[in-house]
Amino acid sequence: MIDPKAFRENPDRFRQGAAEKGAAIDFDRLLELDERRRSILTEMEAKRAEQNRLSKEVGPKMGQIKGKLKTAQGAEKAALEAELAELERKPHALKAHVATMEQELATVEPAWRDLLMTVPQPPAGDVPKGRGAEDNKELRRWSPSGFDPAKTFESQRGFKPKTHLELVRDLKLADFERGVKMAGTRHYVLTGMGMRLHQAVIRYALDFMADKRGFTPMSVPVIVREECMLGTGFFPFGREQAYHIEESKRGSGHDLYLTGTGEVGLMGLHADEILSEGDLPRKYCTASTCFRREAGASGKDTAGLYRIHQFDKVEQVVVCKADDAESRGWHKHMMESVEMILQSLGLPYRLLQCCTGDLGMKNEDMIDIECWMPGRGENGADGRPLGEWGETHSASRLNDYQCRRLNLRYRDADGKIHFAWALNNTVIASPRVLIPLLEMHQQQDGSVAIPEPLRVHCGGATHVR
RNA sequence: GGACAGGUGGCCGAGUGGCCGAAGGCGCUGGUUUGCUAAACCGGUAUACGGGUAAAAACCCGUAUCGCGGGUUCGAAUCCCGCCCUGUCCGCCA
Repeated sequence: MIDPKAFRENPDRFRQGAAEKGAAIDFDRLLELDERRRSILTEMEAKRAEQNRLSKEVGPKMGQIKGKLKTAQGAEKAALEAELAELERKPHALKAHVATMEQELATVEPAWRDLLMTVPQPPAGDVPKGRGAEDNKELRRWSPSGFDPAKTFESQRGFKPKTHLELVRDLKLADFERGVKMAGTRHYVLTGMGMRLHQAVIRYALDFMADKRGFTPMSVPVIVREECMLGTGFFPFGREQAYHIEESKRGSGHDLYLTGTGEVGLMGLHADEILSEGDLPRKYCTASTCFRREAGASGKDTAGLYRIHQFDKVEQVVVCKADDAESRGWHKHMMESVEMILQSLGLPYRLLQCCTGDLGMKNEDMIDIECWMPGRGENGADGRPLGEWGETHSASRLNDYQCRRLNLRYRDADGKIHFAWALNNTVIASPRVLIPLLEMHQQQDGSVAIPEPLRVHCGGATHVR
């Protein structure tokens, strides 16, 4: 959520931000609702004040009269009743007036809030302008020595690479047929070494963050209330992406939602809290199962382990002070962790600065990390894929957008309260990362070499055969 | 799932219709006293929104908030209704 005061003072900043993100928001209506809401509030509060004052002034007297009325008779009773009616006249009128204002507010306030919730976080000033993914800018790339994605796999390794689909089939790492039998399209079963590799990358990444990067590992709920989804900014726009558990239809409890990322649980931790500045930054990581309906993606990446409904991910978040330089510093730090992990796994990758049109609602800055996947992309003359970059990570800076929605604040050294700033970044997502892992490390004999850091989690095996 | 008991500030806890944004205590914090520390004493100590108000700070005024929502009332932490949540015991259970 954006700051309503900042919006009031400088609506153009948000108009421009929304335009750059390609979001159509009715800002005129928002301004109008804001104005209307404030005038109702002002008037209503004035009436309430008078009501409170009157109540204090004449209230006790009315109480007395009512007491006397119980025993009064005849003329005395009539006089008391008249006096009471006179005393009640003003409060009654006020009450009716306040009730009217309350009714008006009850229609204006939710409309105002709903619309406000849809205004996107404006992109940071240095984010390149663009319409969509095609306008993202490559920042840099890395490859292990002896491999260059610009050249063919075959020219460097001496054989044509299999796709991950072929590798998991030949090495019996996944069983798509049975996954689909049990749960439908985009479901899978990891089998044998497939499961071990999957667990290995997750465990390696979580340990790395905890041991080498000072992030506190957490286990957080993946089944959460709607407030968590709204607070983290995945709702209202992402409703169709989340699995919905309609507990309310069973007569009790709230509805619940399956989270699409551990970010929801990690950021929800401190919702509605006021941390002290000394508690910041909070650096958390989690390994969690992620659930995505992938609505609107039908026909895209239908085969294999790329786009699936359920996967596991190690996610990192930082909650820090409201400071641009600090936010940028953590952004770099988090991406550095990812680069260290990818390099240790020998996976070529590149960093893409996302343009304004590709940022999404809640980010002011986002960098995607893509790994080279030799089995993806267009087919060459031999009918085999030429290889392609595939997104495996994404690193976002959210300014105060998320913490404002979550009501996550901190008290600074002067006792002033601020909304904290948040960042999040994939550490590793599997099985998607197994695609580059298997495809890059495949050997001519059909086996796959296991990168050294994963071997300890694979029973010491050096190869998948 | 069944039966009870509860939900009040950072924490504990009092409060059965107006004097209650809320006693008392703890914690935190400023000060006084004091070789140092401890103790004692005095003071301060919620948040949001709106307004004064103009760029900000400070301050002032108002309103709201005692789990959430609604109701009764001139007036609700307090009475009524619905919901949510927590605890305990029983049942079930990885």
